[in-house]
Amino acid sequence: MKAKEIFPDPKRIRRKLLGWYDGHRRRLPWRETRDPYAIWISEIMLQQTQVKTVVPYYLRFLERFPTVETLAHAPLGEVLKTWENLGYYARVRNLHKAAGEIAEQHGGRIPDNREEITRLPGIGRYTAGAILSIAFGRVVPAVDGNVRRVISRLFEITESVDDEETRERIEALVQTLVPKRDPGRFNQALMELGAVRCTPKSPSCPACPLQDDCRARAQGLAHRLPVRGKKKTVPHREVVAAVISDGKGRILIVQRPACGLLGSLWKFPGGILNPREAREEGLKRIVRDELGIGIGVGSPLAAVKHAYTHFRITLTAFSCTLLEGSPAGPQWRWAGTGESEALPFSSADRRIARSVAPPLGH
DNA sequence: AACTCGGGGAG
DNA sequence: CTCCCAGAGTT
Repeated sequence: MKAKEIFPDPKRIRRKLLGWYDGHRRRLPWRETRDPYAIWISEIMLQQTQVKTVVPYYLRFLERFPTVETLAHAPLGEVLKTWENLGYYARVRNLHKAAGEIAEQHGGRIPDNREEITRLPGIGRYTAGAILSIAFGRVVPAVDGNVRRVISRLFEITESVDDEETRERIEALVQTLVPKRDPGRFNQALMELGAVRCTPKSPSCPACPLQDDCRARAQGLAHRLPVRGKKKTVPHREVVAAVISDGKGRILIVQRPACGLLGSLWKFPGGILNPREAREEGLKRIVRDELGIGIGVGSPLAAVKHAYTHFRITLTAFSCTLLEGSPAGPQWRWAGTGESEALPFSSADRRIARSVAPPLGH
């Protein structure tokens, strides 16, 4: 156990960081409220997602679901639609489930202590710390990727920040820095510094309020920290989709299973080809397995490339005809253009849909 | 400890 | 292209 790890003086760090934050912080909608519900929504959306991306989703979501009760009682499909294209859809399924638990078990109020708030689905160590400090003034750290980067540079931590041991050390360091007065402001200031000054590739050290306290800067190592673990190479998958028309301007769509990749979103029939499998034959096989129907596969309509977190796909859509049987199995429907616009699709599937039937006004 | 889970911004 | 983003849940 190290006796004292503090090299830069905590008071000095707090004073400089908070002074900078008050003068330079971005005006963000969730910084204009003290409503724990609104802060909760923002923190879930901000998981692995940049501020600029979140802002319009946040505003739309709070307009549509302004309270725990409105969210708890809304159909999941509507909540999913407001989340469309934001990604990591387990977040919104957990959000909806947690809203139900808060309404039922906590009288509609977000819990203000770590034990209860961490039990809610979707709230882990970081998000609990963020909500507790920002909405309730609890003196706890909120360590996200920005904070890990700032701290690893400030203290010149050369062990991988992907190691659990390093993460615990960083959280312990932040714990010693969080002030009793307005801890949420301090946590946000640390994240803000990482977002706009202490950036991953080319940090703006000359404009950093902590430049004189930063060990990595003193060693000329700022741009080389933090050290990250090795990344795996991502495989590529060939995906095929069937655009089956009913001859009346409607197209067959199906809903994905509630769990797993893009859970509960809608898609076109189809899926992943086996290695070296011909696309047309593979599509017939997959659609028969999926819906129990026989189809004829015509010409390719569109092909889109898309990157997920740990694999890439090439998605090719074919014009198809229903030859035999009627769909059975998962949730499915014949959908007109307006109807599919109102249902949640993934980014890649939406591109296919728009190439088949461009929305009005475009 | 290693995987799974999206989409987009920035360089 | 690559890397990373106000991470959490599962195995």
